[in-house]
Amino acid sequence: MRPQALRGFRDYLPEEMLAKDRMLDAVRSVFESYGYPPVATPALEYAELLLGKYGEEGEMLLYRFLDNGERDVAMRYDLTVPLARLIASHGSLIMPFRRYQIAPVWRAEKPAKGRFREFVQCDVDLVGVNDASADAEMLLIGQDVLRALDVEKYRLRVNHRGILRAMTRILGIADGAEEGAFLRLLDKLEKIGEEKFRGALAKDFPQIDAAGTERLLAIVSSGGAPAETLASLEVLLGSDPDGALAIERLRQTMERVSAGGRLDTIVIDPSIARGLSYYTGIIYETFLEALPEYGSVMSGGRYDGLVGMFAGRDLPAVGISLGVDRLLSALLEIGSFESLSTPAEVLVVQFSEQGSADAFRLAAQFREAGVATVIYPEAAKLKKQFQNAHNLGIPFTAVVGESEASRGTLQLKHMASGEQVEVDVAAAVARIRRAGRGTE
RNA sequence: GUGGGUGUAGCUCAGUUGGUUAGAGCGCCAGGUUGUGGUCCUGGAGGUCGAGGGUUCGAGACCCUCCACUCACCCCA
Repeated sequence: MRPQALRGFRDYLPEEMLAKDRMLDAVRSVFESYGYPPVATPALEYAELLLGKYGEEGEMLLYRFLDNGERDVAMRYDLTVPLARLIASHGSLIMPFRRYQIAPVWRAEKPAKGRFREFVQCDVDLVGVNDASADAEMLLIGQDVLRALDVEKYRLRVNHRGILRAMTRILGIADGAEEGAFLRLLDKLEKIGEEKFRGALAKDFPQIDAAGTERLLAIVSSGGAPAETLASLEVLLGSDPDGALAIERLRQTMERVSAGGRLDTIVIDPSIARGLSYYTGIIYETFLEALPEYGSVMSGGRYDGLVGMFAGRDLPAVGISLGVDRLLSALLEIGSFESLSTPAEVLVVQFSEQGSADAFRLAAQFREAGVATVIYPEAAKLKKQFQNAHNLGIPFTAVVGESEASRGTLQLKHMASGEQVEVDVAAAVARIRRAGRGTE
């Protein structure tokens, strides 16, 4: 058999993994800056626990099998349902409960660009409060995460299930399958354009008359600054009680986002629907301006009913989830990510067999000073050792030859400039420190 | 999951109507240069032509099946 990774699964080589880890470090520190602690849950859950949470489509994508004890198990499909289970399993959690979780999830989808069968999600969730402040916190965290990752050009599209409910009610669309079909069509509006949308609408939803169609298009194209969009939605949907509540909630949310962050990346977009069936309130997704075809890189919403399905008491909750693997592959495609193939800052050359003790002593001193150091693993030709530093992109090389050893110094070479100086260890560390890795 | 496209060296790709020993550029390794990488010169290694089967005197090329990648649909992080 040829050695080959499973379809939709992938290896990460050093360059990509260093980049991914740097992203994850940044994400973690933003999450913790909001006071969220980490948790972990198992990769496998009882299948029954995950069934019925993701809609029919999602359910087919579960990796599900019998374990060696004949238990019906499934690999987690997201981190939200396991969170709901965790809350139900542990009674003593302090509410409001905050947590973040960064972990892989598995979906048996057909792989495509930016779409994998195994990918890491970074979830933050706030459980126990149903308030615009909690909703706003998710958007603020999302904005801060993207800023920490130097992602500037993106659009955070925000909607509310209440707006969708008001819309379908006003248009006379029945709950259930018909509503689902309508929301799917609506979600495609931007992609297929208004003309095709009108055609599909007339074909699949004959009960919507001409006036209704115009009204619908007015609703979904009321885009602009959030405050303006909400004002026009008020006119169009305010007569519906769910619509009015949703609009007021989004208004409060936007006030808080405006105060704590920025509104210019946010668009109120009544056409986004979100597939996962557990959402009940605000929903959002994030598109990169340069690569919208990658789909959403960060999404989530409010799911007030999900935790209650396990906990026996209703616990409102809201969360947001970043897909690092998708974001990383998009950023790599844009080329906005400088990649390294080593964490090393300096390569210590082994000058000779006899001098290897000097090299090991120097490497230990560098590491003691906090400098990431590789030592060339044999006393090969100097040319080869310098070449290796060059190929790996290690910024400095250090050599202790016989004459340097006798003087207690070393030759420190800055590879990019070719500049080489004879200095002691402390001065070498200072120079390396000053140069930095250049990518932080 | 459905439909289309593409699979030739580590990478990007040539390879004529089926015809001898499958090529290039880049990269890699070695030497030119026994205390120093990047430029230059010389040499070298590296291919079950995605896999299996079929047609043929002869297949990288044609046919079938499978696998992978990719685009669209679908869905989503």
